[in-house]
Amino acid sequence: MQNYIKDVEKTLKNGDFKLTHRRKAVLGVLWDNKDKHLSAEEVYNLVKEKEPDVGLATVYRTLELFSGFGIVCSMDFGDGRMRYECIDSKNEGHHHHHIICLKCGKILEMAEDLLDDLEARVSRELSFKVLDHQLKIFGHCSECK
Amino acid sequence: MQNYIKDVEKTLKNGDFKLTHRRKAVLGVLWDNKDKHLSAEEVYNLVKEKEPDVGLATVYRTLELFSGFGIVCSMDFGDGRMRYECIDSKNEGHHHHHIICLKCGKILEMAEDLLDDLEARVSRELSFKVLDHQLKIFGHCSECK
DNA sequence: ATGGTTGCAAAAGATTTGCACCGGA
DNA sequence: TCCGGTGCAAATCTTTTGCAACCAT
Repeated sequence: MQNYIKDVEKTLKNGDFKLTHRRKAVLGVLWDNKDKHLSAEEVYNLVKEKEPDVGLATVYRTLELFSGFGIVCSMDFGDGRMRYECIDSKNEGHHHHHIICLKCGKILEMAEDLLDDLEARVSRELSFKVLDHQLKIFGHCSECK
Repeated sequence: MQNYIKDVEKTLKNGDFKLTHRRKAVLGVLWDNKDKHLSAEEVYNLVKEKEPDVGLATVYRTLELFSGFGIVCSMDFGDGRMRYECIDSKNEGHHHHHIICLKCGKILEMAEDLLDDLEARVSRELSFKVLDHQLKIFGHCSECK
């Protein structure tokens, strides 16, 4: 965690941005909830526990800033709000395959990268430079089906 | 096209809904733009060319109605608005794999279903009932890279 | 006349922006 | 002092909803 913060600080400094208290608080919340997929408002509420007078706009601006530096990634599960998760060295570059239960809304993950063949085909046949991908699988989880 | 309209009419009638002029106009626009991925507002503007006094709310309500009956499918490319495409017998049940150029916004399609193995694994290992999936591949197209 | 359908306007909800103020180098 | 960072409120943008009018059966 401490090293991670240092890394983020360095990354931001390269772009002439600072890791302020507010931003550090946002980062801390994301770090503590790496396994979740927090919405901006959820991040906001958690940050407010430590910094009661933070503004929602700051959270949005911070998330956008972090996004631009690849510190967090944002994802969309189709429920009308974005979700955010921080990226550390362990999951960097990994694509998440989200498995979404349509009944209870639970989200499972399959982090393995099984789409290499498909990506290779797209590259080759369409001469398309693949940068990223997202896979979502919808259905009913073991408890709901 | 005529047969298609009849089919849709029948489908709706089963649910005690009518295929009104307005709804037929929406369907016509979607049919004429099967290859595109129109947003609600784009559909609205196209419908207005034929039916100038249609309301945007009607377009939304129609798209939602059609969605519920599997007449259209909606998709989200992460640009803050939904896209709609009608489903006919030719592409019914097929999952679209969208390949999105991050520079020019062009959207290519790969309709083949290459994720069966992956779905089977999800089913087996997580005992998850797979109903649908979405795959999006981001990158740069042949013209932009 | 009955009940689904519609247009309009207002509401809702997530996110962004304008702006004045603040606070650390 | 200076300039990025911040909170607040207002604006934005897509989508939804309330409601009275409408239209076909």
